[in-house]
Amino acid sequence: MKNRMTIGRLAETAGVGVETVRFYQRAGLLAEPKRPVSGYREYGEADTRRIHFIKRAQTLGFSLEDIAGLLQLDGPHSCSVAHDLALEKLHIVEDKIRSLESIRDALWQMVRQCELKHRRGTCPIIQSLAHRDSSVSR
Amino acid sequence: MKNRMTIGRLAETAGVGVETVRFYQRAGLLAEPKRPVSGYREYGEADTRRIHFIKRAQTLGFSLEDIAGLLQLDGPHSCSVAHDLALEKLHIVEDKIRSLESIRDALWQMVRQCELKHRRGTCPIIQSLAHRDSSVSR
DNA sequence: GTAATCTCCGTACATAGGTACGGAGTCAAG
DNA sequence: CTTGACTCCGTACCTATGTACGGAGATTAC
Repeated sequence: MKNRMTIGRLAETAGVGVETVRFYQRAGLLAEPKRPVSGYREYGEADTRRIHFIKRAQTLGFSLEDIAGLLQLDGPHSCSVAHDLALEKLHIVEDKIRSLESIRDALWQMVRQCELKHRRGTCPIIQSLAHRDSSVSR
Repeated sequence: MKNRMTIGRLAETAGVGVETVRFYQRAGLLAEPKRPVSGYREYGEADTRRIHFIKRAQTLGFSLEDIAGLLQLDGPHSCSVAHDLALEKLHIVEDKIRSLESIRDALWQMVRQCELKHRRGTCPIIQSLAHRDSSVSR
């Protein structure tokens, strides 16, 4: 039993769209599959697993380009390359968290000021965005 | 002395590109300016200030659409509208921080495992991405 | 007057990751 | 055989926020 699938079955099994499968092939993430006389692509379980790999890596913030690199790793230096990439992503994520925390703090201060002062007829949020030397600046 | 500026001077003063100014006008964020016989747009200091408002709001995560709404606020209900929008952005940012923290944790665990185990010839990062029931799953 | 720079406008392009479409061919079930 | 579903492929489209281009007109400085 060969378990060969056409593209629709693969897409359904892997939880993506047909167009996504074609897109991944064009992008080099999936190999050009074997094709019978019909011209229909023929996939196996390894392709399902490969798409799952892609999707898992995406949830961790790896771009498709990153993922293409990870998928190519196979050799004695694989782990150090993957390690370095993951470390780089880790730093990017940490930077992004810090940036968002700064934004969160500024927004929080704006919201609080609005709640304290909104009786005065001037909006502290609009004021702080309108002027450079606002009390919100840190 | 009128202090009128053509588009290049406005762009330079406001710290954006000429194309950006034209884009903001098309997007409705800047008003159609007065034009002499030359057909050249004529700007004043208020336009500089308006662009600064836009840029400040952008750094806080407001989209151009959000900002267009903020720029229109002028009236007794302005502050509550701005407050609600800022509160909404605050929640979005907090959600995003939590999501990134989860990603950070997963990446950190991967990196650590790689550093502990990379002598064995199999890469824990690749392994964890390749299989559903990995030790990295939380 | 000349040359360089600026401006205009409509259109196209970039990014990353998809998604949709239309015409034609293939497959499977009744 | 017919019909409906699936597939193919090349092209176009979406999102949000810009950026670039090319031909033509206007301005500025020497």
